[in-house]
Amino acid sequence: MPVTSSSPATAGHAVLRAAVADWFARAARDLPWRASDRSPWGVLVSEVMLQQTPVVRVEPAWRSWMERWPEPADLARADTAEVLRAWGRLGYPRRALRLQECAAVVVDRHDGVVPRTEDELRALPGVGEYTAAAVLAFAYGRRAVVVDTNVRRVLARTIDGVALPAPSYTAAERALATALTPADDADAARWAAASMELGALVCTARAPRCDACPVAELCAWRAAGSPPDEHAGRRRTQAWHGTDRQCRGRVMATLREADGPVDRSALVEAWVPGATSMADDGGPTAPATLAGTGGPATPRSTTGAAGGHPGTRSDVATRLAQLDRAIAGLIEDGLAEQDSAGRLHLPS
DNA sequence: AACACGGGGCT
DNA sequence: AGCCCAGTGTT
Repeated sequence: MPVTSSSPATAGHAVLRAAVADWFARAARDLPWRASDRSPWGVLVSEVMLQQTPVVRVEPAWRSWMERWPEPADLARADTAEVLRAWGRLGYPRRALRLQECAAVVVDRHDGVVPRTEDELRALPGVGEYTAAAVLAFAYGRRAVVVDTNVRRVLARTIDGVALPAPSYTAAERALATALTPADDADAARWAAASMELGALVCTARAPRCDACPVAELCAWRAAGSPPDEHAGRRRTQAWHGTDRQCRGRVMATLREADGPVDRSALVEAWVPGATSMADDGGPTAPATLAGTGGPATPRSTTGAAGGHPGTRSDVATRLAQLDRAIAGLIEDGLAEQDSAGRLHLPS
């Protein structure tokens, strides 16, 4: 049956939920934010860290983070530079900034207690539709429609019969997930964890383990002969090497590793190795922009890979322009600050 | 609806 | 070299 509305759950849906729940009771991973001694704040921290970062990389970071800052008040009063250093290479460092802001809001407006309503959760920095639902379900055991990339894939396959969901989350998917969510609080919370876990461990994107799947017999995608992804050509793979994003990450890494403010020359060396010596040579390869600290004249772009030929003036100039965009962007985002001498440092 | 946003590991 | 990951905020 196609998914076009918020149709009520069918008997097939009940069988699906029961089979997945039974599988989850045996196969669930023993993750620290699922332990009986977890706190609602610990759950919130885990969910923010897990936004686009895999479990295996989050787990050690979460453990040390929670040991260092166990309560919202601890994180709220921490030095932001130390927060960003502790975030390390989890990626998307703006999440670390928002998490600290979130801690401050929880302290100031909720007496240090993670709120229990969707509206209050959604009002917290860095908490969107998914994270609010996940905290309600996993921290408070309440009914919530928890839909992450794993759940989207599980529903796309088992019910819609397609290899992968559309590139962006649709209203039809939300309606289906809502119809599928059990009415009871505890059942709904269990279904949320179980459906996510199935997508993470069995119904994986690349090489699904259908032979180990508890719902293989009722999977619409399998029944249809496991057809290929219909959106295959539409998906964009984002470039990384030589992009503005890589440059931004490199600058952040340099700032994290430094004890204090960093000279522009150190950032240039980190992004354009050898450019400093080229400038010292005073030769024709020395770009005039090397000493510039002005803001970018061009919009920030993720697709602007460095062009030109290796070692040419245009290649160096391109990368120096990228560096300027990265620095300006980091300052704008509050991830870096400039001192009176123009040196860059993490915010305090 | 479409972008911008990190980084690592696996195929 | 491509693909994927417990998404959010902005335009």
